[in-house]
Amino acid sequence: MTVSKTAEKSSEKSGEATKGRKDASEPQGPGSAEALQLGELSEQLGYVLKRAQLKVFENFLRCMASLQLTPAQFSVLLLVEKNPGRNQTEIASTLGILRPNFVALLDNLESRDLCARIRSTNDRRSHILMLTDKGKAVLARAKKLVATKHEARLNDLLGQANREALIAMLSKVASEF
Amino acid sequence: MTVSKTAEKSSEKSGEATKGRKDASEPQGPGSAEALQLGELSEQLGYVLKRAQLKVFENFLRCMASLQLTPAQFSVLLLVEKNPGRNQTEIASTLGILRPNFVALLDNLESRDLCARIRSTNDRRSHILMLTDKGKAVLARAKKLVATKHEARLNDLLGQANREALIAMLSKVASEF
DNA sequence: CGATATTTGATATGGTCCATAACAATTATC
DNA sequence: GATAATTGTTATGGACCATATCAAATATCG
Repeated sequence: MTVSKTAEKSSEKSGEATKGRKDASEPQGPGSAEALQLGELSEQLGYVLKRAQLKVFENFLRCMASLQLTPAQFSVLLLVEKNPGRNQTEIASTLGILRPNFVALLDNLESRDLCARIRSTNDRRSHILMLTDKGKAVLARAKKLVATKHEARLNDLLGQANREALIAMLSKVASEF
Repeated sequence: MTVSKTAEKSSEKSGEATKGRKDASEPQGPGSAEALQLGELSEQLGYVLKRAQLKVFENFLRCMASLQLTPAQFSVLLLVEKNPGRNQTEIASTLGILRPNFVALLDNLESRDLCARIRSTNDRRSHILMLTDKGKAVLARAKKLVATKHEARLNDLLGQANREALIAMLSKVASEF
């Protein structure tokens, strides 16, 4: 039984019916707002990808509310920790962030004393990036929060094996699509 | 965040060494300006989700270049075709689009004669949405392009079974995460 | 009935993210 | 040493998202 695929083409305007008729021949929910049919949409890769991404980011922000870290900020801290001594261009481009847009992001992290810009002695044009002690501490706490409150949720939802399979497939899509 | 589609420029920086890097042992690409270590980033759900989504959207736009349809526009056409006679609020909210932002989107589709707003006789506040003949034709061509040039690419990359598993997991994440 | 509240489409507006151009300082190249 | 390229930065515009607000139409309720 397909919910309410009533109207075909011009089902609405033909009748002279003034009003008052609402075609009540469907098992409806409570308020009866008649849910729409998603149809092929629910099979569209881009559609489901985008919605999943929004949900995940939303959850990430909630998990990190106490640390006030966005996904982008978290990724910068992770990358700088793993690659200390790199300059802004290197970190930004690895994350797919354009250099101009990376400035404000770094300004934020630096103003919170999580990350430091250090003039390179080799090339005085560039700024070497490093985590401050506070930055390292915050990142450690962030990792713990992400692992226990965020990524763990995926296990609860999909199971360990499926979680890994999902990440692997997404990585493949991200790099080879 | 993180991620944009700008290609890496891989500034040739022929190794030499202004300073000792501890790059341990990683298979590097050719030019290799010392690729950074992604580390835990490549395991982060949000990170890989976002990158995959950008790649997929980018590919979608390329596939639809001849029809000039964005993912959002395509989803509107699909939903209106499947649910003719619904009003703007119903279509927009189903897609997670806020009513104010839906107006310009519809203005565009209507100006291209793909979709029509029709004043409802039952409720003269609302606009009933329907596809025009041209809209139906364009959508049919769009579906074909998406199937052959876009979704098919997933099969080539993951295989039929994995493709379906990926979509299913993403749907689950989108609705239950 | 009529006063009030609600809904619908629309406008205006602000925020965030993304992309390009341009600039000063520094370095590389020839 | 003149010119080109790179680095961080600013300025700016576009796309997308969110809120407040409005007029018209409808619903609700005394």
